[in-house]
Amino acid sequence: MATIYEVAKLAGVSPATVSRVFNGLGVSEEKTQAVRDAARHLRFSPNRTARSLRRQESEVIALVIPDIENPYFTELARGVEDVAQKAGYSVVLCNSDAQIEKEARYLQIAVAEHMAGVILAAAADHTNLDDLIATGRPVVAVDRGTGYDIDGVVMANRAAGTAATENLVDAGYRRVAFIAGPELIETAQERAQGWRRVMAERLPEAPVDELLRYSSFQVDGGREAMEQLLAMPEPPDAVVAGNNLIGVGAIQVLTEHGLTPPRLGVAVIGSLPFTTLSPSAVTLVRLPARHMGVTAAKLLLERIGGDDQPARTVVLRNEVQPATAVRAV
Amino acid sequence: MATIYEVAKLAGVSPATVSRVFNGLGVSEEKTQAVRDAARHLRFSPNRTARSLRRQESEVIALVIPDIENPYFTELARGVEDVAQKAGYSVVLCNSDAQIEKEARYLQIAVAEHMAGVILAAAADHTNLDDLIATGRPVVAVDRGTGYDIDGVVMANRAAGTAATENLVDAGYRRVAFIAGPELIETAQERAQGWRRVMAERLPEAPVDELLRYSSFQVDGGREAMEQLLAMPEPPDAVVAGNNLIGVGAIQVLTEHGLTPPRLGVAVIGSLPFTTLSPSAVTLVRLPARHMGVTAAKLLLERIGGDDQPARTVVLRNEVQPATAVRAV
DNA sequence: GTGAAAGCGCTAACAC
DNA sequence: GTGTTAGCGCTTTCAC
Repeated sequence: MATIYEVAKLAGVSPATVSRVFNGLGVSEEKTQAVRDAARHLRFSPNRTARSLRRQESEVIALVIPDIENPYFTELARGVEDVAQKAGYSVVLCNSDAQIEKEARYLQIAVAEHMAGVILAAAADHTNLDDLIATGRPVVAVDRGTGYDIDGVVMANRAAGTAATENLVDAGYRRVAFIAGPELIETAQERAQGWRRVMAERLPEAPVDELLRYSSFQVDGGREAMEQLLAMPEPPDAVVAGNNLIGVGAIQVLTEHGLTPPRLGVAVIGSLPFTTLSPSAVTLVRLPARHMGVTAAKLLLERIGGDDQPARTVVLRNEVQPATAVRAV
Repeated sequence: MATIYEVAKLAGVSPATVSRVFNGLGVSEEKTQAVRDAARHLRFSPNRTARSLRRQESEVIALVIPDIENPYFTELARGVEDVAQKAGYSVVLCNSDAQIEKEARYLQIAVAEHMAGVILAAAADHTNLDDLIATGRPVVAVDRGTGYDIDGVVMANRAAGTAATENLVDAGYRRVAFIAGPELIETAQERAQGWRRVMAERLPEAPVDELLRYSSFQVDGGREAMEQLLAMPEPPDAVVAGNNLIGVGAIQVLTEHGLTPPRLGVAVIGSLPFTTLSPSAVTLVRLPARHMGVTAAKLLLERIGGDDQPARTVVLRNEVQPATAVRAV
């Protein structure tokens, strides 16, 4: 690969001038042209590694997510990528697999590679960001908080839990269970709180402690919890799934038991992009994952650009898509 | 961040020795210990940018895929990441969105960042890899060929098309349609060829030209093609979906028309990880996407390690999971 | 507006 | 086994 020196020589200017041309700084018309011609001739493109070393910052953003196979996070990634790309940044997608050790490794790499910033969907409750923040690298939290005073974009989780539950209660269901996700994860807790509030208000006689189940945020977690719920002496007549994959698992089990929604009412917090279900059978509380990515990327780019205002948290509204089918009574 | 010089000073050795310790080269026991202690003290971690500049190679692999939201590709990514991570490499996931321009940009970045190698699921028929290959960077093609003489990992696409179709014919279906995907994409063509062969042998009277539809490799593509097929004067009694998303779209439309499989037979080339369908209703020709990623990453690491043998192409076998439910006659 | 030159942090010759 | 040193390709003062 050609270097700036070769381009300079061919164009009859100094290396500094070549650099200026490629960074849009003040260079005379004619020299600019000469440099561009020479560069094209030599198929020169600036060595980003050298640039990063010198500038102490690379044009790369790290996006750390706990599950690359969950469409929710790939949709988020999609949003981040779209914005980042337009601003000239590339995105390194780091899959922490919900393990804090893997996450820590990636965060360390982000520092060691002088990445411009990090968008983090934390693997667990308390991720240690001391090192990262100490370097001054901007970090934006998405989906989940971090306990640090940094920018964040989150869903209206409590409202989502409330909306999902209310929808089922309005439809006439009386024993509404909730499969929450991991007990230690903030989003799961908050969504469960929304459910709990509606239950307390509208169905005070229901045994909430039995109707609340924790699980993983995976299809299998949803399956297991749903099986347990169906095995209860008095099973629920409806269920709220705490995220998309739990929803998939729960619906799978219901289908296997011949209880396809809306025979048993189902509301899912999240979207089911690849489901083959009739869209009217299930209530969806859609979470704008792509928008979350877009917003987070914008916040991060502002910080990278030197924005210095106090930390902001953006809460994204969700959109309820009610099931229109009613159960046969 | 501390540098190698500060560590050297604190440990009472030269910078070169510090470097050697961190690269596992021959250093005496005691100095090694001194360096490690000093490094820990200063929370030193080597600056990867500087290392990359000096070595002319970074510990980053680019994975370029056409659709980050397709579970097939995230599963592939998962496989790549698992292998890469263990070998100390990070993976930059680049979403080309099936656009050759975006793809070209990412490939250029891969060069400019001195990435160690590229795993490419080509966006379209003929991607230009001249520059990339000229730099000597190893490239492994996945899922689709590139027209270059490089390592590759592909699915047994023709066999997948054959298996899917035979399964439906064996089940008694007589008008088996095929929704192929984009006409210009190799995998779509090959799978269609498999279908065509079975049709010619087993159902020679069927109007194959009407029963073959091209579409995008997206849910919407599957939907549109399925609608068209159902609108035919003599609609098919079964359909093979050329990839997972087409399958989702087709099944959605069928469900909406009250033709849930197996009333109309469905075979999908690919897996449906997030579907809520009963597993017995649809024949799946599973494509080992994760395994493809693992294999590609291993091949790439071998090349990065200096392996110089002629280009290899690995063809991955698929696994048929037949529908067990039969249609009511 | 332009050039000369230092230096980002590391590695790899080379000398001892 | 270990230290000295040059240099990877770029950006950025500092002069002019």
